Amino acid sequence: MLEIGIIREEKERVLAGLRKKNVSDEQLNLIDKIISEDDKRKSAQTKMDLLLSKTNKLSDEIGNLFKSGRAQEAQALKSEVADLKEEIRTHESVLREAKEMLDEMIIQLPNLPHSSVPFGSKPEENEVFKAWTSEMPQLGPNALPHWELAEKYNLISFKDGVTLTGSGFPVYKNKGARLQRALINFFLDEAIAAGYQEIQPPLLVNKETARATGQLPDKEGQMYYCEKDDFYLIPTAEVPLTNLYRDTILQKSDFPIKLTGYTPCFRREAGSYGSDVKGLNRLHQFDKIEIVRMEHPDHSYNVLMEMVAHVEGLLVKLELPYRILRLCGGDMSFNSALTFDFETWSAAQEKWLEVSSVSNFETFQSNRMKLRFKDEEGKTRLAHTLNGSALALARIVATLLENHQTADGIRIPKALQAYTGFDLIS
RNA sequence: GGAAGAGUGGCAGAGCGGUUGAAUGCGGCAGUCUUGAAAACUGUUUUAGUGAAAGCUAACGGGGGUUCGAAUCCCUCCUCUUCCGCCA
Repeated sequence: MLEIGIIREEKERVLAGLRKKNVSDEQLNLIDKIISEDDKRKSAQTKMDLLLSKTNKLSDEIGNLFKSGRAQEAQALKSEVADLKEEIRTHESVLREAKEMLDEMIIQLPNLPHSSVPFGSKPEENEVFKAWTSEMPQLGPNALPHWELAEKYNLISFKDGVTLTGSGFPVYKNKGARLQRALINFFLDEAIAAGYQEIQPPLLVNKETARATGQLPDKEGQMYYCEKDDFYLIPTAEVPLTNLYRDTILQKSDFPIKLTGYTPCFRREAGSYGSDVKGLNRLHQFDKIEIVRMEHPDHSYNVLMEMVAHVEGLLVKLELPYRILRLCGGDMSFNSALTFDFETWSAAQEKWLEVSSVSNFETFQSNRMKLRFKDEEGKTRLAHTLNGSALALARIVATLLENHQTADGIRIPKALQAYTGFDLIS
């Protein structure tokens, strides 16, 4: 969430940023409401502190009076304290209400976009940061979409998934399963080679964790929820990995913090039925390797580009046609200040599929999470958090199958062969 | 799931109704001494709100209560340890 200090002190910049993100007028109007609510909070706090201070002093006196045996005087003071407490209670409730209101309002505001974010409201207005300039793979006349390839080579059963669970839960089999496992290991090894620390987190998290990375309250309906235990199934490893540093104060020497983890990701995808759900395009459960960074604000944008380069390297090694987009204000996620999306070409569907999203959240998550560090002058400041998929499996599998299909079968890219143990699916 | 015990600062560990935001030790930081280092000694060392600052306020697992006053008493929830049960 946005920092209240910035909302107060740089109101115009905040408004400009929010406009770039195409927020509603209603949300823009929140800014003034927030500032006046915060004034209310401050004045209630000040008044209450003053009264508490008085009460504390009186209590000391009462103690002393009792000790010196002057019980009558003590009794008189007691009634005075009783009055004060009455007053304190009213300020207390004002304060609590103001805090709740503030929280509720601030949480509705998305992050401010970085200055390099293009204006725009639709996906078409995203900037092609790096286009694919090489040849597109030329598929033969009998080229198939990945769901047919999956069936033809007995790699994935969508039907069995429906039997076991429902749509969007595919069952991987044989070389399909082996390919999944190979990709997971490949991506993890690449991340480790790049200096990331491997983490195996829980797949279920509590409310507090889901809130800290911003999944709650705004994405509540997108997560699977275990009511009996009040746990959420993670929609991405970002949630547990980032939360590892919730409520901590880092030393400057702790940077850089580089985490990676493989997890299945669970998404209800409520409201997205109908389009783009064929095959592996959109699933309720898919595998993903995530990279997460906690960084000094001075370096976070360099780190973002470093992460972009890492993800790009993976796609190159998988020999897949890809492009990189810089998302426009309206297409960016709620939390992000700058996002690069990676898309690979689905040769048979003839469209680009998003396989990675790499973002800098600046202090948006760390503010909610209270992730701070001690700067050069010993001052406590919020750290920057970043994350990216490196990489999301299902769509990678889809484009891998489609792009590398030949008359003889599906060719496995060289970099992956050591992991699969075979070089052709036939 | 049942029983008992425990949760205090970076760590260890006192305090169990009043000047204790918290003894003491370790660690960290700064300094004295030293050619340098170690040792020793001195000082310093939580976070948050508010304020220009001094200061004031809050926090001893979370929440609530008793009291003029709570780290200390009561209730409740959570977590950990040990024992029992169940189980990959």
